[in-house]
Amino acid sequence: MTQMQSVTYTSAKERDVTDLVLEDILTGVLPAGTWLKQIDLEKRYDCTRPEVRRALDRLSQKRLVEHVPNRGYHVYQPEGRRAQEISDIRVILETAVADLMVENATPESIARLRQLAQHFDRMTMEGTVLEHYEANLAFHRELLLLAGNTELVEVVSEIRQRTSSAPVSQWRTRARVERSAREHHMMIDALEARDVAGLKRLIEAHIRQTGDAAPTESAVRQA
Amino acid sequence: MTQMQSVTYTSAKERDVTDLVLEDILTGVLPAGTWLKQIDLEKRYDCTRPEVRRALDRLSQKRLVEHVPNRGYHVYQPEGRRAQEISDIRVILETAVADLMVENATPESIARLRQLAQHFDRMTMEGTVLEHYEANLAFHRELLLLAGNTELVEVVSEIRQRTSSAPVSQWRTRARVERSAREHHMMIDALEARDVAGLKRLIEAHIRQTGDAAPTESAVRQA
DNA sequence: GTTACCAAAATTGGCGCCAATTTAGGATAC
DNA sequence: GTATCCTAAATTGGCGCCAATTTTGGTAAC
Repeated sequence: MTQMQSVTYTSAKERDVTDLVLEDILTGVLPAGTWLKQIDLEKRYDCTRPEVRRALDRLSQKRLVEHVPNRGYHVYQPEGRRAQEISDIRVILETAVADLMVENATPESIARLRQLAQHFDRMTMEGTVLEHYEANLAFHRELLLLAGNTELVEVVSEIRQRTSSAPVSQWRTRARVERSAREHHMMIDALEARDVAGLKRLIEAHIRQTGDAAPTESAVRQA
Repeated sequence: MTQMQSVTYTSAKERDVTDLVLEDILTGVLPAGTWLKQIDLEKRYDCTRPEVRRALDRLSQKRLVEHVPNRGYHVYQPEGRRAQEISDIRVILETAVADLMVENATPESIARLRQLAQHFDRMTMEGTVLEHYEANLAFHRELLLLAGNTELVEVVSEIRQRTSSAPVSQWRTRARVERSAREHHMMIDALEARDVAGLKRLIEAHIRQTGDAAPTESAVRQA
């Protein structure tokens, strides 16, 4: 039982086509509205027709692309209303467990979060769009994981993907990205200070991307 | 608005195989742990191999069945921990919008809810397991819809399915079903009385299936 | 010049076959 | 009598072909 077979990525292909397409949608390589022709994808990702169709079917189940019978699949255009509703759901879920996150936070987990926040900062400059996006995901996953509900982490990850092209369009300005980075550190500060109310406010402002994340006293004390 | 066109099932086949399998899992025809052999499903639902495989792939994406490479698919066994976590998420989401539901409730929507609650009561006696299950779903959909967030309705529907075999096992006793029915009416009462706190308590007790749904004064007043 | 119709090219989508892997049963050796 | 190995049956899963539908471009008629 040498246990070596699970991580033998041949060269680059190994990964599922679904993830490849998903990444290209999330990073904006395939913008909203694009028609995803099966032949093009076949050549682009060097895979077979059934693989392409499985990927498209999965993505349409996730509501990332829309399927029009006998016409094909195109990248979903998230309208304003739906995006708003998804934000509302995220705010409800992530603020609801703020007290649990504070409760379960340990010095080790806080250190891990600081590391992830710093990794996000680094990727702002040095990383690709995808690496940056994934660094953000990793931070929020770790933060949510503190609530102790692994299923919740999955649900939030799923609904977060539904805003799809949002990351690219929302992060186009450097100012916006830098504020996101600062907010990450402020959230950790609030967590360390056990300031539940402040943490909730920060999470809501971070998701809504509104500026009014007035830091509480305890959060300021940390800085 | 004759509203008749949506129910034109040609004979029985018309609908997607995925839904057929889903129903059989939810109603307990295919119990947790069952291995879903492709040939069997092919014959059972009178469809082709690719259709079966697409259905199985979709259901495994929804985490209703588990896929073991080169072994096949089997109905997922929802362990206690996961079921608990899913309940927690539902409680968070559905109680969080209780105030919105009260705010948006109109005499018409309340009347519609009463009708759906009564339909559930009727299906307890006269309906099949599936009809009963769907009557429950319809009631909760209509109730959640009051919050004005259609995306939320979808998300809750999705995560509700993840408890899969739960409906059958939880509703095996008549006492349990009857209490569910009563709780439906109590929720409408609380809604009509604009008793947000009472509604939240009822929703939580209903989801958790705990007995302590002590009715508030305003809810009692209605009865 | 514009519109309508027809035909050809392209694209989607259904279906079945065959290779690879696994499982079960039987036979043989200990 | 039991355990192990080998063979055969069954099941999964990858792949390609062909029919059905749509789109586009051209032509002809008004």
